[in-house]
Amino acid sequence: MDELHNLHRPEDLRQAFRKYLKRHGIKHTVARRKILDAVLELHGHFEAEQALNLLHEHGHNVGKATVYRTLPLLVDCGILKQVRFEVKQAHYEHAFGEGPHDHMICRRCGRITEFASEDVLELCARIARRHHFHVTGHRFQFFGLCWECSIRCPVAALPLPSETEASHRHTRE
Amino acid sequence: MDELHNLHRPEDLRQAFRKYLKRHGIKHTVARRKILDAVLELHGHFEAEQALNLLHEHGHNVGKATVYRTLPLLVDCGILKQVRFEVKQAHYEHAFGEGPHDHMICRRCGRITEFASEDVLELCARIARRHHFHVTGHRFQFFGLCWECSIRCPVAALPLPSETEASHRHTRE
DNA sequence: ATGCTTGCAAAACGTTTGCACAGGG
DNA sequence: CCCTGTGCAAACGTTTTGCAAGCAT
Repeated sequence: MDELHNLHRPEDLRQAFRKYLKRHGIKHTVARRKILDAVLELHGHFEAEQALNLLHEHGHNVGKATVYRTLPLLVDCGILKQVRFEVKQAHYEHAFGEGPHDHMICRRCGRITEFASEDVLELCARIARRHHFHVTGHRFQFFGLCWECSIRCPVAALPLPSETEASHRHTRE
Repeated sequence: MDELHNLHRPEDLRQAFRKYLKRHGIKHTVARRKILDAVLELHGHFEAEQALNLLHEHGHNVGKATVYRTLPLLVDCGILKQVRFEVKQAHYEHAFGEGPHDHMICRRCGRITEFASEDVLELCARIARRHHFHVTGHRFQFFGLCWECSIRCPVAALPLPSETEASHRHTRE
């Protein structure tokens, strides 16, 4: 894990990746470089396939498997962070720049809002100390209604859109 | 969402499920009853297929699809809680009995430890208030080394087993 | 009697792997 | 030059869906 908290220029990240690869005896190939570049062009939360699509749009012939094999390297290197929401597929976000944060997910509109997590880190440390656990990372998310949705739908009981039609009962997620 | 915090006798849960189904105009069928019973026999964290296997062991001919269609109902009803760890498949646990808790996951041995989350709930509420977000649920997990593993491996840098052999580079996670 | 619910099988989904070839150290 | 990395396609395991038949209301 590199410390990239204050580096966020593409050149710095590319160099960090190169150093990481060399340090681990992994080869620095065109495909890996292209995948890093694609990933740097994506913002917010993105999935593996979005990186792949971007590569194809740019005319780069990179295989899906290579993307899936490279993303874990970028995570391990500290350039990306893996984030999992209520879906099964993995999402990624940049691990540099903006400080540590966590996520609020609106069950109604799906919007994901970030919030800074100093307090979370502190709480995390306190609980971990109590259990003799050595923390290296955490995930804190909460679910509910964002402000806009709670205005449109003032009932506290969270009636999901699918709730209003009986036929959608099984497609809820 | 029903309030089942203090009910944990099988009969109470069965009745709660029946009421939930009726209230939502969903039919109370044998398959659904059997799935509830199977789920009540499972403890800790379990996956959909474990419920299915248990049903088959008991000689009940229930389809895999029906299990997958019923688990969300049990979650919505408040009997089950869906938990996702670093794997892609969904895990479930009982939502009744033991109070609200969160999870610590050891990256080395995979052990999952629970801890009570009063402080987490409070923090959750505080952050949510600041963002005008209406919380209905949360997920708080941290990752790292459990006590036993941190003794076996005193280096703080968390050398994963896969880290020690270069050939495992890509099969990590 | 109506139409929700079922079991089955097959599809869908994101992800992983086996393989022969390409290319970096 | 060797051995790692690649693209392709096929496999993977979990979850979803289409369908005809079954069953609760």
